[in-house]
Amino acid sequence: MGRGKIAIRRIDNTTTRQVTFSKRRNGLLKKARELAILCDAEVGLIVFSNTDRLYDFASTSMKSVIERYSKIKEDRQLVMHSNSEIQFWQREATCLRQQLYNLQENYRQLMGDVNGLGLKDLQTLENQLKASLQAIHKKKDQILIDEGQELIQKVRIMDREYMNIYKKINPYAQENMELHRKVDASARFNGGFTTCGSLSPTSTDLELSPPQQQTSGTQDDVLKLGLQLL
Amino acid sequence: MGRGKIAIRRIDNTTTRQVTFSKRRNGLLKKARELAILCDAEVGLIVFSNTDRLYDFASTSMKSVIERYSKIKEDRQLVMHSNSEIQFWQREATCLRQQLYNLQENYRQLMGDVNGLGLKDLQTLENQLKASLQAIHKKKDQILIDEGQELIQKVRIMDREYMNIYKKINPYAQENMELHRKVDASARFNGGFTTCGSLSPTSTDLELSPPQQQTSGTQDDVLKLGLQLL
DNA sequence: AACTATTAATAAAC
DNA sequence: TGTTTATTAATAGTT
Repeated sequence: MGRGKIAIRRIDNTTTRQVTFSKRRNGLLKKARELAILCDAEVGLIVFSNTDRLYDFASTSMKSVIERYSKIKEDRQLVMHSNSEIQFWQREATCLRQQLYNLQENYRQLMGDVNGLGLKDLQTLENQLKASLQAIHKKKDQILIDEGQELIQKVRIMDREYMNIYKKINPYAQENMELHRKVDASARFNGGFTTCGSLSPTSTDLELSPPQQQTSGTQDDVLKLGLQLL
Repeated sequence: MGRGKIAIRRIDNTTTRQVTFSKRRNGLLKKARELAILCDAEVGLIVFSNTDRLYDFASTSMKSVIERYSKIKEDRQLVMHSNSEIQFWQREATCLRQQLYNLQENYRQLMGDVNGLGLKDLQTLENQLKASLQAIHKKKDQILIDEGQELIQKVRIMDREYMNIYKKINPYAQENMELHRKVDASARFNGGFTTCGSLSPTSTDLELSPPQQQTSGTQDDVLKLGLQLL
């Protein structure tokens, strides 16, 4: 479409090339616009000249076109994000960094780095630390008490088992007890001169000493036990 | 360029519009390619049809075209960022959030929230807190000592000023001293029976008592002073 | 999708 | 760059 046909290859003559660029560029932009209007299409056209100059057309907005394009291509390679999105993350990072810094400041003070603090701050800090120590002591006591209670439970269970074993391997003890009871009953029937406790089986006539009923200890005892475990 | 001229406005007939879209779209893509080749230009063309179908052409790569475009436009409004860039910031935020969480955990423990801690952890924490308290006490003492020293300095300065004032408003004291010296000298010359200290001016004959040389107090005194100031 | 009359684009020259 | 003009290319409407 000109005075002569030209081959589609790079035009060597610089002037000719620039003239052609100018003409065809305008034609391309015009046709892009026409296509968008005639056919209700979204069109984006970007052209960089030889000399780095930018010419562009977008039927809606280039941002919109590029984002729509990116969305379709995102599964592959090119994902573009808007300015606002990256700004959001940058702000998020800055905010977090600030929080971290502030917390580190307080943390260092609690860890004993008290440089630059005045008397009032030191006093506040001291009160806080003392309160924390109290909380720790309370918690420690609680743990020791709980552990003690658990131990007591275990001892009770073992005690019961011990009693069972004792009964199984010491039928004589049972018999002994029965006999004692009978003797006691007849004695009471015949006059009843006995002393309290004399009828219970003693450990002297048994290989296994009979288990004694365990009672829960005081908290002090439990604490002593726990501290030994520590 | 057809059997008749058409106005550049949306084509109402759907079929006609789609046919025209197909023809003109091909023409546009062809012309975009030709421009890129003939004039050595970087061209990117994106077209979305009415029916959301994508057609595109890029002389180099669409990524390259868009990035070049974004770079030029970044001072204005549209800045596009690559996937990797936003990922970097997201990772940064995640990392900071994690650090913050960990620090908060430790911080809460130092502040006395000891739930879920075992005896060993509690003991470690207690030792730490005690160390911090020691650091606080040391720092407090240091501040009080420093403040005390400063006070002593001030007192010394005031003392000197006081002495100056004393000298100015009590020329009699000077004269008195001179006279005493002369008397002393003649007495010594005449036999020399004097007692030490009897020649110094006494406060009884002066409205202002003569200032005494201040000496720095002990640290205990300083501490007491500081504690009162607290 | 192919045809073709017609318009539009543009190469070369100014 | 802008105009002009001869010529080619694109395409609207038709088949």
